[in-house]
Amino acid sequence: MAQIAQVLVDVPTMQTNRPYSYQIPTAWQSQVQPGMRVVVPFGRGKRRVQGLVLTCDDVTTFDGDLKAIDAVVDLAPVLNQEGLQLSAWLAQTTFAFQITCAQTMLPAVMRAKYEKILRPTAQTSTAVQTEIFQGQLEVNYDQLATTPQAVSRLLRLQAAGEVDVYYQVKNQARRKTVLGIQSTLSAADLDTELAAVRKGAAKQVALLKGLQTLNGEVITQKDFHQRFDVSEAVIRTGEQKGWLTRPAIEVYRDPYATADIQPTKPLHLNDEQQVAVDQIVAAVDQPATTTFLLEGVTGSGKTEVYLQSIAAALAQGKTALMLVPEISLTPQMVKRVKGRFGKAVAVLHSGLSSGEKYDEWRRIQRHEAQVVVGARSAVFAPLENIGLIIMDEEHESSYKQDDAPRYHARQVALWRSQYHHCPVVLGSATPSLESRARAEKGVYQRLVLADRVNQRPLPKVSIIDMKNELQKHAESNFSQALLVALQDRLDRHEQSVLMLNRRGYSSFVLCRDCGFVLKCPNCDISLTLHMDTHTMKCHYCGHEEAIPRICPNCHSHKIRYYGTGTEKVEEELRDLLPDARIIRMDNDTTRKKGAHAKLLTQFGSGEADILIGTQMIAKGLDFPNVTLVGVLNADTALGLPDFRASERTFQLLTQVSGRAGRAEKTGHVYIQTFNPDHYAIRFAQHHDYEGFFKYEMRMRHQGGYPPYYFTVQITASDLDEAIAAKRMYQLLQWLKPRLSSQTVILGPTPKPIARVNRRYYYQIVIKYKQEPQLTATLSTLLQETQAQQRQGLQIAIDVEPLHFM
DNA sequence: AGCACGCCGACT
DNA sequence: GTCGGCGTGCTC
Repeated sequence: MAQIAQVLVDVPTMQTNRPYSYQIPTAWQSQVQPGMRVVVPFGRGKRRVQGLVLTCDDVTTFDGDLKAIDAVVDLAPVLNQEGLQLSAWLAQTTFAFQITCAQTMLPAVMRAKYEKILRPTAQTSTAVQTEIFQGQLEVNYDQLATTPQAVSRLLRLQAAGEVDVYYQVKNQARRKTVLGIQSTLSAADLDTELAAVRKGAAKQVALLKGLQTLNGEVITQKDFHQRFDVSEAVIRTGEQKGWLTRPAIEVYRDPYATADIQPTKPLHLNDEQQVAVDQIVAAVDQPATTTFLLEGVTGSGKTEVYLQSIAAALAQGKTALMLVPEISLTPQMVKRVKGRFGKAVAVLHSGLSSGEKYDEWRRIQRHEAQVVVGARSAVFAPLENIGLIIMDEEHESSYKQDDAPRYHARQVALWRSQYHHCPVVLGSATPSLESRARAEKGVYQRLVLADRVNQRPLPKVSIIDMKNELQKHAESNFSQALLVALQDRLDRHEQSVLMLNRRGYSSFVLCRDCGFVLKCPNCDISLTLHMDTHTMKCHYCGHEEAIPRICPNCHSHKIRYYGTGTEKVEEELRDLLPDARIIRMDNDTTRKKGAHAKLLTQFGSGEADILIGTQMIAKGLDFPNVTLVGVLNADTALGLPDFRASERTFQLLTQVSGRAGRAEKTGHVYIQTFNPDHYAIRFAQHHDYEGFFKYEMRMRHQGGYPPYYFTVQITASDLDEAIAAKRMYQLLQWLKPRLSSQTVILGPTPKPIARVNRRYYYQIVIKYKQEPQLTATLSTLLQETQAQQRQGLQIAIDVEPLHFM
């Protein structure tokens, strides 16, 4: 019987990033298991924290008095062996604390909430009773300790034994229950009672007959009411008579309970799709793990390949995981999967409430769901016996998490596929260079869907040189050609989609007299004008202030709004095409929950002629009546100091082009740009992924960038710019002798946006091909910069960062 | 993180 | 003399 547990405590710091040994109280020795959450005392005071049991055994290397586990939170482990191993691997590869990794893998409600509470003791004087407790049995510490004086007073009272501190560790996870109905009568008793009921008591008869029908089964009161038409009052009478009990029945919060989901049948596959499905399915029960790269243009039927492969995995008694970018996890998408697999599907995405996420998670853990569809973090879904992992739109940068643990869902998917010996399918119309290059080398197996399912030609793409436009016409967001095309669609009652590349293209205010630009007081960037709230906002720290009427610098009245946000584009378009009905979709109009879906439904049902939006409209939407797609500014991303700028531009343009003409009508795409000859734009015009891949690989080779090199980014930030810079140079000196001579170190450089939230950022990028000691070196680095973290210097390591600014 | 311990300056 | 300021080290 295990007496000692190795516990990971919920204290995310470098020093506590290791297991601590705790005594398991005798009464719980058969109960406590690895993967369960516990409450343990930690530290010299009375602090109590949540912990995660890693192992249970009889020995410890710690030679001191062990403390005992205070409480066991779970009845069953929340992480199984796979989960525990995965959290350890994740911590190691992303340089994050293991407890942080474990928390990331679990539903947010499982994170403990802490409360510090004061209670009176036997020695508490009446003065303190009235002053502090005011008749209460306990009071919240934080509510009293608002000033330094109050804190020291409480500290003294505690030392004098007048008050007792107590740490409450709260589990936020709540199950939802409803009242149920359970008969307490045997079949014979029921007959007796039925015979005894007074004549004319029709409802009581109905109740008893209902209980008879149940035959001992428990159902919810609501269902009972619906099936037997017996009101709650009658049921309560029955309860008083001792005929039944009303136990609390656990129910799942189902986000799609009210959705109208029609069953869908597998579609007929074309030859290419059939080949893909056959290859994937053949790999499901192979002991070796195969990673497929499924390349298919928009409309080539990738989703059907996924669904039929999943069906085959389920038929073998296995489970399946399907990852989708957050933005394409639309209700239509969910309906399609649920329509095929029904109740076996669990959905996980950020739009769910924390309770809904918790319930979906438990359905998966209890093997009630065998198919999981979800965004990035769904890659941690507690599925067992996985037969297939699918990652759609594998090039999407939203698969990488921006803060700790900085993991890429693709890496996690590959790790889990090794664990389960199952295949992974990476699907995309425009695979990331990394994945496509691996397919080239034979690491991944390439599957290609070159034909569109209905043999429809890809849309014609026209490139409009905005340099010429500017010379011919006054400054406008719309070229003549695009306007003519828009008017033409209006006349034909067809719809258009206009995309504005948002990055670096928002409205700001500028003084025409002195050139002053209103900037954020905390960050290094100009404030953005928001007409909806009539304020200036900082997109990085959330700072907000009033729109200036006069220039704060020279007091001139000639302060004007510049730049082009979606709002301004909409305004201009309303001027140019007054008859057009326009829907705008951007961060402002979609902030409210469900607003995104609502706007899309409106557009889909023909309530508008033109949809204007940012990148978010490029993905996943499929409206048959859209025959025109316009990209207003194709090249704003191209100017960014990031080697992936071309790749992103190409992917975005290809993706948005796919929105045109998906049904009976062929589409036309207009791309407005100041760089009409840029290769990313030219290859996108001809829908030529292969051409782009080859060209871009040459560029990456010349520049020494991924996939030819691996990269690691180290960022340091401090409130004091000089300290951040100085530490970075010290770090560089420390690092240099520890890396091989082929490895390139870029920087330190201030980040392009050097100051965010009053902190100054500096970065180093390491580019390497072979560096076996790198992980160990970086771990040491983190360990050694510990003391400085205390002084306010923050150091972050990002392995294979997606953004270099 | 959060707490105790310890070492210094300005007060009842 | 002591209260309380913060720097330092530790948490099974």
